[in-house]
Amino acid sequence: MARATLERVEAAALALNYVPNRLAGTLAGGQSRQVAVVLPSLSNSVFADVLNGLETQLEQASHHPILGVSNYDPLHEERLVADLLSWRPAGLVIAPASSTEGTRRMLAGAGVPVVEIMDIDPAPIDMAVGLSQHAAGRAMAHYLVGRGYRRVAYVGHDISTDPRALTRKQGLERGLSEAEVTLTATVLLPGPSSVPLGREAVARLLADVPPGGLAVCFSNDDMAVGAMFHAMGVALKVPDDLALAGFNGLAIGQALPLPLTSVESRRVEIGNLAAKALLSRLEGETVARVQDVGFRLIPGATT
Amino acid sequence: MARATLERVEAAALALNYVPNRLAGTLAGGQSRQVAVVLPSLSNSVFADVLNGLETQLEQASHHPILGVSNYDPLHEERLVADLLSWRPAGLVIAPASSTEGTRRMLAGAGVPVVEIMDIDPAPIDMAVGLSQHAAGRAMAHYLVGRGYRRVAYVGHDISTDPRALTRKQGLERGLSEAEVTLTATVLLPGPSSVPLGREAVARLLADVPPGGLAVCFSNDDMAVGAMFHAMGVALKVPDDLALAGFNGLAIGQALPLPLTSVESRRVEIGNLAAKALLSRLEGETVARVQDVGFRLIPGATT
DNA sequence: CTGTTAGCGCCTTCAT
DNA sequence: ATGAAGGCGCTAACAG
Repeated sequence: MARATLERVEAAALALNYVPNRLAGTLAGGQSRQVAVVLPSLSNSVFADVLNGLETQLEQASHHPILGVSNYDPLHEERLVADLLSWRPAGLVIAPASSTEGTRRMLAGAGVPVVEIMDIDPAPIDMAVGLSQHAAGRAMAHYLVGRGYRRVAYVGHDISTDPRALTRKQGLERGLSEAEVTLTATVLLPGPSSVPLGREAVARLLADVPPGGLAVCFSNDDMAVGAMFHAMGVALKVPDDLALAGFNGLAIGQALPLPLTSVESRRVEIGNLAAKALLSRLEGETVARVQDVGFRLIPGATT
Repeated sequence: MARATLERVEAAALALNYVPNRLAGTLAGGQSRQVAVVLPSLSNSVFADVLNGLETQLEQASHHPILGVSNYDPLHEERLVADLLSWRPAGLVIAPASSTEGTRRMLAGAGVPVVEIMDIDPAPIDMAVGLSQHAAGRAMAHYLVGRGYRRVAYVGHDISTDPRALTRKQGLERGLSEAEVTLTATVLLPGPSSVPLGREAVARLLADVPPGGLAVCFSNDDMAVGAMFHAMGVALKVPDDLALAGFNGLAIGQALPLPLTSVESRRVEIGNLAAKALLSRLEGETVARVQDVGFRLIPGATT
């Protein structure tokens, strides 16, 4: 085509708001440029951060996430995976919610790169990006024991559905047992992790268990912040009467007058790396099956 | 087809993990079942909530969001809209970031339902779901004036890029001016709204402006929470020395020992309604051009 | 009601 | 280089 003609076509395209049809393009054999993303929740800011990281990297390569939220329901998750796969995405990123056998089969047979995120303890179907939740829990135990705590309680949101929170708790118990300490008490409340839930849960805990040298580990920082507010309300001294430790290293915990002891989990980085792993793989490059972003214990002023 | 054959086909489909190809289906004339979603940010929990509401409703109708995050950059937003539209979604939901003329043209000419969310003050291109940000700001002014405050300062994140925060501030000033009060001071810090940013911003404010009967309005609750932590740190009494008011009615603000004065913004509901409006429209029903979810002033203990 | 056929808009291959 | 043709996997509109 002549140069002038080309320009006229482009001008016309602009004027008519022409956008190429990627459905057709992809169907005809092109790369999809859509990436399925399955998350267990969006009410926990943890996954909003991960999604943020994912989206940022994907977009750099003109890819876009198609989103599904499973609500920690395995059957829901299975339906989602099937639904999203029907769009023939270039790849799939999933933070699994105790997946069914069917889900695993679909992922294994999807014929596109699959990245499991958040936990690297289980063997990955294809690739995994995250941290060892078990090691993180264990590290917290060692830290608390090292600080001299012998009475440790656990407070969490509904753990039966959140495999990673469960793994962390197991890591914690494992680490404690290595110092011959067992959990003094466990309080689990249904519903997603949140500030008000933590506040309520710690109130219940203290109804049964006296403070005084007690350290409480929470499933998430927002829960621990709720506990901190409760302590302020009833004039309990933190950490002398009651020590508090969270998980995830959220900004809110670190902004407290007493910075919260926690474990930094690098969520945006997980999103970034997961997207990069996927994109590299699409470029034909070889990518490590497991990428450990690590974690860092944040020794705060609450323990 | 015979019943038995049908069953054999279905069994085979299951065994082979067959998933129909929706690209082909849509290209051949079916409804797309993908909805483009353009948000300005994911680091603010406000949009995570909206997305949560959207996803929930869309999924009920087997629709899925394709996500784009503009980072409050109008040109970025324009590219995103073009990109997402190239997937021929069934509709588009956008929380605009001071959109360009080009963006508006594409939206107007997209040929699919478009829902603008969060603010209902500007005239909608197609449909709008949200609240009057101006009225919300004004209501806060009236409330503060009614409580006897005559010295009011404003502290926000970078407002030049966030049209809704700007509109709220204008509403606030308007409301104050109706009582012949003008803003004592304004502190704007770059970067997304966050707890640490609020903490820093209020510290700067107090370097210039003496507390003592001063009320500070924040662009978002997380900023106000940061200010609260600062006040605790320097032993300033809230609300006597320093009164604080946020915006959005986030859980964190309400869980403080002193519940934060704020304006509830019903973000999940906005997501829900936006999705429903879009889906109804796709069903051929008539939908109100503008849906006001309203807001509610939360009189807390910090003012 | 079942079975066939013509595209949807693009990419890829092959011929010119 | 440029152009024509085939087909991606479906849906819809038709014919039987």
